Amino acid sequence: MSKATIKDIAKALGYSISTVSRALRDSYEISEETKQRVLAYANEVNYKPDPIALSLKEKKTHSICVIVPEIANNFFSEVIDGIDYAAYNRGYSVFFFQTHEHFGREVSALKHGLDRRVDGFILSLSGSTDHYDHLKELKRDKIPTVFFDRVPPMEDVNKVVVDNFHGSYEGVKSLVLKGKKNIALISSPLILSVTKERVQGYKACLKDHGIEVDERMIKYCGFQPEESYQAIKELLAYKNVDGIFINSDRLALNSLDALKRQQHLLDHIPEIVGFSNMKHVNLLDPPMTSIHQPAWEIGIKSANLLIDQIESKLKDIKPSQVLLKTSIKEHNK
Amino acid sequence: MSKATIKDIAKALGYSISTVSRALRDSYEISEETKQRVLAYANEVNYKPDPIALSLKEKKTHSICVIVPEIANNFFSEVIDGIDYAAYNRGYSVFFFQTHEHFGREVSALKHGLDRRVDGFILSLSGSTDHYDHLKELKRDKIPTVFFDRVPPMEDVNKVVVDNFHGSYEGVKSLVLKGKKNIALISSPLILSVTKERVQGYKACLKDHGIEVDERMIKYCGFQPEESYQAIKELLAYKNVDGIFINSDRLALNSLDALKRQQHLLDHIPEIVGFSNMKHVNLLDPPMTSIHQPAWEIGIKSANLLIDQIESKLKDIKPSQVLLKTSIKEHNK
DNA sequence: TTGTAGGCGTTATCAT
DNA sequence: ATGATAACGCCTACAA
Repeated sequence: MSKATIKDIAKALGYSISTVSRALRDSYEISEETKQRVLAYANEVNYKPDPIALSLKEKKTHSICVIVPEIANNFFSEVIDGIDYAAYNRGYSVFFFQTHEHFGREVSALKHGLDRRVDGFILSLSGSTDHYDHLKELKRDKIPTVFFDRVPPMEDVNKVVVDNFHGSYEGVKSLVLKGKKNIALISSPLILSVTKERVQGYKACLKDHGIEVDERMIKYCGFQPEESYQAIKELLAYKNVDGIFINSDRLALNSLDALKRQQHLLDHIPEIVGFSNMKHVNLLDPPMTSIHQPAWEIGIKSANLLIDQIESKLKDIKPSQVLLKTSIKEHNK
Repeated sequence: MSKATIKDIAKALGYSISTVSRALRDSYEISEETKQRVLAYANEVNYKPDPIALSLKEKKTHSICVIVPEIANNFFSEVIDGIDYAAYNRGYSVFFFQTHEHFGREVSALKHGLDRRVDGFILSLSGSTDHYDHLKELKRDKIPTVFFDRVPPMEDVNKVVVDNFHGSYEGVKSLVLKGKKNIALISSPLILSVTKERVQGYKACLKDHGIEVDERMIKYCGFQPEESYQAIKELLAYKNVDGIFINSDRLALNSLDALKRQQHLLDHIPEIVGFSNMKHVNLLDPPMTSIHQPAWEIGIKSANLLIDQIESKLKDIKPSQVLLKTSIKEHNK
């Protein structure tokens, strides 16, 4: 299966290696007859150029490397689905690595990709990435890279993100419009790029609607379930919370779960809005209105942007910033 | 960054290429002193052997190819997480492809992997794979392969699966023990290997508890949401269903959703048990007891099994069948 | 102990 | 129109 080489064909047909190579690439210097014979035979033995040999020569592997915090997550797996789709269509294969939110793994994933000589990277930063030397190196060495979702605070890099401010604003607004006054925020750690914008969206919306921002109603927490539990606990003890906004996909179900485990303490459950890319949010109890991100499109855009860069002759094509919109899905209870 | 070659080192140090190569591999023929110098310098310029060049020589790419129906799915993404973990630990990178349940894409993914010269495959069959010539070719050509979950009806191939019969049996049993008499089954298509065993588990459990199996209470349906809707609709029209067993991860939420949309027709909602790898099943409404598969372990086992094969000198190591257990998680409502 | 040369599969340059 | 050869980066007989 697909083991024939140019040399084999040459020998079988009595041509030289170079003639066969040229015939295969449909070179103008080769006679029609020869081309026919070579092509026919190549087809017969199911010849496929060896990508390894090609890579060695061209210094291109036609593969890209995707680095994400976690693959077992609706948002990221949908993004990867999109990347896969676009990359496949353009003849690229995709390697991927997970950081599991560890900075160290992010660096080593990058190293691995580099060692593998991938043509470029698509990445979303880990939850513990607080300095960016490794990324600056990428930039310095002009290695095509696209960031999505959690992007670094760097200028002149390719980014594909959603309008986090607006998404949060809309989410909080839906709570306000339902008459909620004591709206808490469960937030992802401030270290993530998306966090700041989302927190601002929350604050701006409250202010615009004449509700004072109370910093004690804002809980930053990590992705361990206990952290959400603790945050909810503190909130409930602090005030008569009637609305909760959860600004992270990774935190939504954890928080919902935490709330459910403590709901016996409450006379009524607060209204909840959260970022989520779960397919069937409507099946949740307590019910949650969701802010949905166009994950698949993010993947598509990222991959296309990256491959454009890779294939661009101009070495210094200027970086693009792509901004997509979130959408809101009200629960129907 | 990692661009130095052996040749560069040789030139810089005034050695020949082969001396450097040997020094790097710590060959016994090289003097300590030379080794030191070479190693030190290699380190300094951050030398890394080019995997492409290595591959060309060794005919090994140290990469494996994972082919799954869908990545944006809890079960599969968890499996991939496991594969990634194990592969990474053993120095392999992983490519992956999705079939989206299309036979054609399965074949082309395989071709792509082969073209890429991956060292082996891990795959779970698409929902439309009904003949196996492409897999037999793999076997004939002795290309290391491990199947998981949806495996082909072939002897002497590596498989990693769960005890589907037992999982179903336990699931149905939990319904029976709750006093349910009219227990329907929403099943994945019969074409999948897992389906038969799971249907048998359902039937066996009913029989063992003196409940007659009614074929009209069994609905086979595909993964489009409408199909679940239709199935539920027919079931409700047919009989006073008081229990539903859903034998597929991919069908569980769809069916739950379908039920929810039709529950206004019912005086009480049937008790539900379903295969699911969702992290927070307890948040679902209607509530669902879940049969959980050890997805991460499946990934780990599959990857290790595959890499064992790849690295085995014996060309004809005999295939293994790994059987893992499911677990049941009762909802607490 | 170190160097030379050939080969892995391909393309490209330079003959013929 | 076709062939011989070098080169990509590495390893490894075989020489020295």
